[in-house]
Amino acid sequence: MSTNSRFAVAVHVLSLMAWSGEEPLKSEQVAESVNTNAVVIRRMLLDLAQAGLVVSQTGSMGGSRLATDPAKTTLLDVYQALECGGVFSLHRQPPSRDCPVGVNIETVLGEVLQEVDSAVELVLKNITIDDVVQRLKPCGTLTNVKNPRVGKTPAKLNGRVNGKVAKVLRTA
Amino acid sequence: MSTNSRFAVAVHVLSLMAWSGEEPLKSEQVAESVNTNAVVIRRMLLDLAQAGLVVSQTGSMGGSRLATDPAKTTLLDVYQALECGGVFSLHRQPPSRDCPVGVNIETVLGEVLQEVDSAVELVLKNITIDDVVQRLKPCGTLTNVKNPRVGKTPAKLNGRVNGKVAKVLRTA
DNA sequence: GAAATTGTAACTATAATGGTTACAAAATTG
DNA sequence: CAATTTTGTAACCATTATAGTTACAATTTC
Repeated sequence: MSTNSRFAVAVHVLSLMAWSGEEPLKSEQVAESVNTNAVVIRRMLLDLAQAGLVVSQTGSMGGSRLATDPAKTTLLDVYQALECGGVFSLHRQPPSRDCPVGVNIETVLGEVLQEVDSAVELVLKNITIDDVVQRLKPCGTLTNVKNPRVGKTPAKLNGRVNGKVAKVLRTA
Repeated sequence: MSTNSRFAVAVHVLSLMAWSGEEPLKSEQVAESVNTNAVVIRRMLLDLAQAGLVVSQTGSMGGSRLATDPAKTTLLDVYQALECGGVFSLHRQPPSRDCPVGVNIETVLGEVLQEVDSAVELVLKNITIDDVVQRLKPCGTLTNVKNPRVGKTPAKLNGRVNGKVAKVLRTA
């Protein structure tokens, strides 16, 4: 259906961060794993930060890491962070009001689409980022592979990150 | 999420035909109810015809009507006729194989997306076109409204339509 | 102050869908 | 058979969402 790989990329990004734990990842490193441009990653991180799922820090030795426990962060949280607004859409242009079908089809379809969305959300609600990471490990040559970071080892975030929650979390 | 109103339009079209019963509707009439161009409708009717949901007939007095019992045609049939290929997509470009997350994320995500798709299909499977039409009727000023057709009364299909199933159904 | 990194704007590229015009093929009508 | 109507279909442009790219100011570390 959709060209939409945003959900897949978001889960990928959060899985990377769950994997690397407290160590912040640079957008460039993440982009390399996802195989895209760093700005695309940063844009997505803004959505995830706005939803309170990640925290970022500017400056050298900066980067982003999870803001929540990956075992308590569900794929529904991720889905909602992206504000996709539902699986299907209604008509672009409103149907004819001179037709008994056209005048009411949007109401009925709205109810159906709501049912579909609820079903999707129920599935996503029961899968956590940690589940994804766990399911990642048994696949292939993974048990004896080193840390996923591509470049050098970044320093740990200093205490100020947590001290500046209002600024860094951009929870607005 | 998607700009995709194709599903909504397809349900609309089939509901119109269920409403008008055996009488074939012209693409122009349908387009007027949906508030779009007749060619858009014809393109969609090709998909629906290919899935065996409608039959069409060229020529003056031609048009399209349902090929199946609306009480046995589910929204899953409609969804599958459109070949949307799933609610979400995986990555456009394959992720890095040098990263332990990247190398396996598509496998795990594929399983998740399959779960989501199954949930969507389960919902759609339990709603028929006839259900939609029934839920249409109690809405607003509908009980005392005439036939939804916009133009003049078309003649009934003659026997040849059913006789030429192979040609008209385009079941290829 | 120099270097690194995010945040962000501005632009182009890609892909799915929708809209429009045009016309050949098929069916009906007289 | 000839005129008319309607579908089937191609060709093209428009619209929208997303992805990709370049550039640079603001922030942070050293």
